[in-house]
Amino acid sequence: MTNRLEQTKALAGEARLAVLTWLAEPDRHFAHQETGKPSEIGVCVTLLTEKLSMAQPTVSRHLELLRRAGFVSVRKIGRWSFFRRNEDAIKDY
Amino acid sequence: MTNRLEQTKALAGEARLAVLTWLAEPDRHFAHQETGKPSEIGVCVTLLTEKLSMAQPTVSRHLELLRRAGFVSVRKIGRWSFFRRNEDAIKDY
DNA sequence: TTGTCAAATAGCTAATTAACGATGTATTAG
DNA sequence: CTAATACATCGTTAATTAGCTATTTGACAA
Repeated sequence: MTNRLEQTKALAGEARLAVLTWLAEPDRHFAHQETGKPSEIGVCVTLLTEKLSMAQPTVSRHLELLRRAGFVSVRKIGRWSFFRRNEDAIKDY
Repeated sequence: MTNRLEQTKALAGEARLAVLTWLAEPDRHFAHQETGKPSEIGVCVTLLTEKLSMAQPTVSRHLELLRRAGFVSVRKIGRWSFFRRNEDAIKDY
């Protein structure tokens, strides 16, 4: 599968689209993150799971697809994984 | 389903992507159409079916998805249906 | 009318994708 | 060391999508 097609498929889902939308204004949507400011370190999986009202493994899978498509990147701090948009990849797409 | 999501899903398939790509240069890819010049009247389902190497109903279904997404338009002449890109919708997307 | 061709629709099966719960791994807290 | 937390992976099931054949519809042509 071509990379562009993989990216398009990643965008062809309501949940993943919502995640990307929320991550565009992370402080607005995840103001209550305790470990750090969302716009600085990203948003952890637990908060995304709550907001999506889905099981945690399901969310983890969606995030993996977005990551493989290049639209988000992960930074691991301690036991948390913080996700943020990769603006370059999104813009390029 | 939001319209943007429907459009994205329409683009998330190899066959439909190929159709849109071919229809960007219809004369180049369908030079042998007898009824009329592809760039002027569009490309008929039969030629798209051949090029995709798929069954005709399958192609018809793909074209319907592209049409519902707004990416192509149809003009019916006699018993033929000629498909062409809707550049406005594609550009807007 | 009858036949034929182009395309669309219907109905079915196979493949892909999305969801879940259970479990595994790594890290921190006590 | 043990327990708890955060997340990922695995295995299964449900839902969606993609493909096919058979059939129907619509438009000419004889």
